[in-house]
Order: sequence, then structure tokens, then C-alpha cells
Amino acid sequence: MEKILDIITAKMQQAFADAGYDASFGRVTVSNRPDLCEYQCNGALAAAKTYKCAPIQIAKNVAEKLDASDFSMIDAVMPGFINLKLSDAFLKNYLEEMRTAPDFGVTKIGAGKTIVVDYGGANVAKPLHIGHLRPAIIGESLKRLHKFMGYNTIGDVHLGDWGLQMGLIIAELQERQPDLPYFDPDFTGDYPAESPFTLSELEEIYPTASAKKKDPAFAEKAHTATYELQQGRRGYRAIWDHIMGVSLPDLRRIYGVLDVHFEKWLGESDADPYIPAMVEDLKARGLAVQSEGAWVVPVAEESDKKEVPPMILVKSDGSAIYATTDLATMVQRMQDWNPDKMLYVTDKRQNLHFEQVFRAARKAGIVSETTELEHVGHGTMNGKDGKPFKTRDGGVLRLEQLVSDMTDFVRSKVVENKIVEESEVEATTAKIALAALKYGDLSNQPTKDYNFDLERFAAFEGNTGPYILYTIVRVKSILAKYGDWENLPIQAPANAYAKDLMLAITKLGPTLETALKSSAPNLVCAYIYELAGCVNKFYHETPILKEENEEVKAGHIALIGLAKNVLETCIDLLGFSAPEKM
RNA sequence: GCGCCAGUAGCUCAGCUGGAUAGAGCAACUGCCUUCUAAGCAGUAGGUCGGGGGUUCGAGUCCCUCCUGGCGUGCCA
Repeated sequence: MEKILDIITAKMQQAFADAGYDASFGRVTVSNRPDLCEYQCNGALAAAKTYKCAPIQIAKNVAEKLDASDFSMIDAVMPGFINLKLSDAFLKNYLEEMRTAPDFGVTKIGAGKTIVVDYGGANVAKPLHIGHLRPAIIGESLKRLHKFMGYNTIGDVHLGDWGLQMGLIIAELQERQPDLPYFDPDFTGDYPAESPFTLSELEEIYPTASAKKKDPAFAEKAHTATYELQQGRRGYRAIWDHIMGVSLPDLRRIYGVLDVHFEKWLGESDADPYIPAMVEDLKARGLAVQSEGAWVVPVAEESDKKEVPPMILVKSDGSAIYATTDLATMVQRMQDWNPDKMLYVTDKRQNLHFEQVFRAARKAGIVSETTELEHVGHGTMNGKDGKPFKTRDGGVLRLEQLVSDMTDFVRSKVVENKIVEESEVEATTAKIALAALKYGDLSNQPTKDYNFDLERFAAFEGNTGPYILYTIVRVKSILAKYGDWENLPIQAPANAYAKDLMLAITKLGPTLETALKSSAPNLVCAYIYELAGCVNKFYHETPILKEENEEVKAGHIALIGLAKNVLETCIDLLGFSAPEKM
């Protein structure tokens, strides 16, 4: 469906042209003075200079030429604004079209395109911690948004399963259990099917090993083990298999709790087969050069304001680094999926890394000229006090713990409210807790740091996930009492609250487009907060089920039904859903 | 040192290619439930938009400069 702004702008441009001015001045925007109008055009102010004429005169001339058919008000006011209000008939028809069109008539700007969203970044052998929350939530939302807008979407968890961390674990395991067959270079038999460590042991081994990096002898061992693993040493591969076998089910489970789902569970290790040929190619073409013992790809450009260090392709010890696997992963993605876009959702501190990798990829022609590469660098989630989030003993808080804290908090409120049956308490709690967590995160700009405040996010009032859910649930309750409502047509606005609500609904398409183009789920949050406010105002001021005129009542129901559908669609794009009661 | 990001109400944040009176939520205070879920709605109060210059008819928004904070700056991811 054509956007309202585009429809009006076209008319306004025609009016400017008809009045003898350049059509480009006819841009219309949503009003910033809702008390005066719904849409406005500021073009006369800008045109005043060009035509050396008082802006108000231009505005009046244009207003006279404007096709008035879809407006209830066209007003040229000082100093030169053209204020507009839509006619009831136009709004009614527009909303009825939204109601009956698939996906509310939103333009599928991604139709025919494929996007890879790389957003997990979980490390095997390490439990998910709060640092993994934002990429999971933001990435999942961006993926769903792209899908809704027509893209073929491939979400890839891109596990951290091939770097130094693997070597650290192997080295630590060897110190603890040197007699295991994995460490015997002469062992030729079958390795045990049973893992030599449990999940909780593994989760303890890694941080212990990581802390020992300062010991040069241990670090040396870890680097060697990393290199040998990457070279395919049999015993080490077997350990690696165990690490994956123990770790993956747990990762899947926790992502599942967050309602985060990946199409592909690939990792850095899956890029490994592509590395040798890629490295050889880069060397052969002179794109990779030796520097300080390593092979690097210089990516500095003339226009750089800062010094951009080269991308390290092969470390001086011969092993791959994350730049290597990221680049090789691009080779794999282009070969297997040929995407139009690759979107990376990771911590913003990796900005420089991705800048380097993107440049190297373009330089080497690993991606095509038209392949879009974007890094959404998210900010950090800090504690309530604005300082890095730590547990009481100074450790890193597990993601699972965070979810369960939120769940406990919400559950107590749900129980207190006594609206749902005891048997539904857990399911309802889970939905509200997830909404609180995700909305609390997504309502912030992705790039900014924010402070996590459990009580604020889970508050049942204000700009929160639960508030949005509550709005939806209230409407659902009315619709259920009314009965069949799905096919009721939209009517002209019954009152001012209805009109505000209708105007808000029409902004769905433009909002989703902007949110997608700027990779900003927070815009969707802001939108549904506004929409929910309109719903609640209408709800409060308009008796719906008590309306005696059946025709009028049907109009009310059709409107809140559409609003509810839009809200539910939007929260699905954010990655959560509403219960039936709360 | 250099680079990037941020600084808006007591707190947490919006503010869409510069536009009419800078907006929400929380906290504070005040109204509205025998009537569709009060987890709601309405209202009051609270701001020299970090400081200083500049461009413009018009600047929270663009340019310069300074201050403060965070982060990054070749073999971790």
C-alpha cells in the first residue's frame, strides 16, 4: 500500500507546481503540533528565499491549488506552514484497506532479497551470560523485522568454537588429566564416546584456564593446542567434539527460553575448510603481506581520519584469528546463500574489527559490490548504578539467572493479581517476564549503553513490556465477549479518540520501514507505546460493549480489533507475545 | 596522542533530511472504579538541551572550540 505521506506529498508537490513553484518544496511531514493539524508542509518557508516572497503568501497560493478531496482542513498559517487534516472518509477507506490486505498492506521492501543475520556469538564451553542478551534480543528482532518486510532471512548463531579459547580448554584439560588418550599422539584406537567432563565442569575449566593466560608457559601450550586443533590433530578434534556435544544442547535450551531461534547453528569452525584456499589466494594476489611475523591484509585508506591497522589474516604462530574465520565465513555464505546483505549484531567495541573485515572482503572481492555489509554495534547492558553488571561476588551474571530473577519478580505480581488460574500462572509469568526483559532492552537505541533495572522493566505501569501486553489483553477480553469480529469493516472515526487511534495505526508501514533501514527496533517500541496509549484513551473514553447502536458498536469493535492485530504483529517482531489474561 | 560514541526535567530516556509552545515514563502532588481488566485514564509541578562562539528568517538538531564520561587503537572475541 502506498504510504499516506507519499499520497499527500504527491498532491502537495502538484500544488506547488501548479502555483508556479518547484515541486520539491512540497514535502509533507507528520505534524509536530497535533493540536493544530495532523500533517504539515514547511515547504513555503524554504521556498521563500528562492522566490524572494513572503512565505505566508506562498503557503496561501499553494493551499488554494491543493486538491482538497481527501482533507477536512487545509490551512495556511503564519509564518508559512500549511496545516492539514485528513477527511474521515479517507481515513476509513485507508484503514479498511489495511485491515483486509495481507500484513496490513505493508510494502515488502525486501522481497526477493536474502539477508544473513549473524547475532548469537555464543562461545561453546562458556555459559551464556548477560553479555549475550543484547545480541540475541536485538538480532532476533532485526531478523523477524527483515522477514516481515519480505526478506529471505538466515539467522546464524556463529558460535565461538575455533579460537584460542579451545586451546585454553585443551591445555587445561591436559594438565588435569594428562593420561587421557586424547593427548597420546600415538593413540590410534577409538576415543571414548563419553565426555571426560560434564557441563558444569566445562563451565569451570574455561575461566580457570583463561585466568592462567598470564603464565607464559601455559599460554604457549594453549596457543600450540589451538594451532594443532586447527591443523586437525585427531585427539584434539575428539575433545572438541566432546565440548560441542556437552555445550550445544544447553545453548539451544537457553536461547529457546528467550524465544530466540537460529536457522543455522554454524560456528567459526565451519569456516575452517575455506581458510587455506582463501589465505593462499590472498597471498598469491599480493593482498596479504607479511608483517611482524604475521600475514596481514592492509586495509588503510587515504581518506581515513585515524590510523586503521591491517587486518591480521594469519597469526605469527600460524593459527587463525577471528578476522580469519569471519572472512572465511563470508566466503561460505556467498557460496552457499549468495545473500544481498549480511548483518552482524555484536558489541560495538568490535567496530574496528568489522571495519577491517568488511574492507578486506571488498578489497579481495569475497563479497560482490552490491552486497551490503552492516555491523550493528550494540551498547553494554550495565547494572542499575550504571556500572558493569556483576554478581555480588564480582562474577559475571549468567543469562539464565537473569531470566529467572525476572521471572520470580513477575510471578509474585501475577499471583498477587489473581486474574489467572493457578494452572496458568507459569505460562503467563513467562510471557510477561520475557516481554519485560525484551521490551526493556529493545526500547533503548541499540548503540547506546543502558542500565538494567529489573523493577523498572517489570513495572506494570509506564513505558514497559507489561503495559503493552496489558493493553492487548484488555482488548482481547472485549473482543472475546463480543464474539465474531474478524470481518467487521472499519467505519469512519466515531470520536476524536478513534481518529487519533486510526492515525496511529496508519503509521505502521512507515515505522517498520524506518526501523528496518536504520536497524532500530526501538522505533517499533516507540510506535507501539504510542499506539497502546491511543488504544487506552479510546477504551477509557468510549463505552464499547455498552454502545446501544449495534452498527456503531461494530465500528468500535472493528477498530480495536485492527489495533490489537497491529500490536500483536509488532510484539512478535520484537520477539515476544501476549497472554490471554493478565 | 589519535579516533569513535555519549552529555536534554531529581532519575531513565525520546526528539524522524533545522521549523510553530523541547516530549514520554518513573519519582512527587491531585482527581476518576455499583459501568467493557484502575497493570488504566486525566491533571499539577519540574528544563539557560554540558560551556562558549558561528551559519540561518529560524538551531536540541549543522560548523568550530573547550569541558566531562565511556570505549577503541596489530597477533582475545
